[in-house]
Amino acid sequence: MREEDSNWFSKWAEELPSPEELMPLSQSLITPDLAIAFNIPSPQQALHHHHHTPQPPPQHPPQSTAHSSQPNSSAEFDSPELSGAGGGGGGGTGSDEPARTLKRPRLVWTPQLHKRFVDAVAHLGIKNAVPKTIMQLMSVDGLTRENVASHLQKYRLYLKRMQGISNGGGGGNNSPAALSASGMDPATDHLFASSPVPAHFLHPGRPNSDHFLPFVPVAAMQHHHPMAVVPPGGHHHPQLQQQFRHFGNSPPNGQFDHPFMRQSQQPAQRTPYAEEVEPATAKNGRKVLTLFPNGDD
DNA sequence: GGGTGAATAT
DNA sequence: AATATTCACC
Repeated sequence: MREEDSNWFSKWAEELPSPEELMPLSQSLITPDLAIAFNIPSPQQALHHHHHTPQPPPQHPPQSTAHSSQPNSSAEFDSPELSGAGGGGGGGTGSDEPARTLKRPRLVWTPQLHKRFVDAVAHLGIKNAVPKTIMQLMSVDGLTRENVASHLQKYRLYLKRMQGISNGGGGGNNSPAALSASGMDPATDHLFASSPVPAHFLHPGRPNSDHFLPFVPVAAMQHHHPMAVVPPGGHHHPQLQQQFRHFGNSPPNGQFDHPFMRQSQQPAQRTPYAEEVEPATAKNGRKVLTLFPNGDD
């Protein structure tokens, strides 16, 4: 149990919609193969222009249940291509193979997920941080290489923007909070700002010593579907994220055999940064996270 | 041929 | 704006 966890968790709890408001997610995020395997009816039955797809209450999707313990690399999903397909034409498709044409729901990069991402990148080093590797290191169930690649692209952009700024102003200060505080774009990407950027990210060319960090005891994620579904009809809907609500499950599968995971497994003393947040209030009254790098020991 | 990265699309 | 998908290239 990391204290940081409880921290953001508290904050998250506030934002989270009440269970009743939650999007009745269901097979939408069930992978095609899984859908077939479990004989789950097609999600896209009546695609009428009228709100509300009668879905059963939010029950955890198969992914998070208890069986498939394998990391992403598995055939949990593939849906390589999907042309037009189901989409609107969902007329006759009803029982055979809608699965093949199912679209994975958009991945929602939650702060937690992003954190893992950053950690992975940090431990890999910028040079080795490529989508596939990152994905493996994160070992988040359901995460695809494409997901990571897309996110990585944006993250690099973010880093660049930061380099440019930290270069001429602050004087070494590169914490998101500080940047926004120093007058930088308030547009400090909300998500990215939620995770501290390791120093060496901004100073390419110098070896980083993060490699030996044990990384986080994966158990925290993995079996929570990392994504939230966006309603097929996409109409009026409150935010839908019903991911990590319940913790406390550790898949017995020892998928710690990454080439990067040093056998020098130090005690799970992972906490490179302190996520100690101070409920600060920016000038405009907006709440800003003042998380700052714990630097390091 | 798989992966990556940048562009482009939704 | 955030993610996804495409695509040229290695």
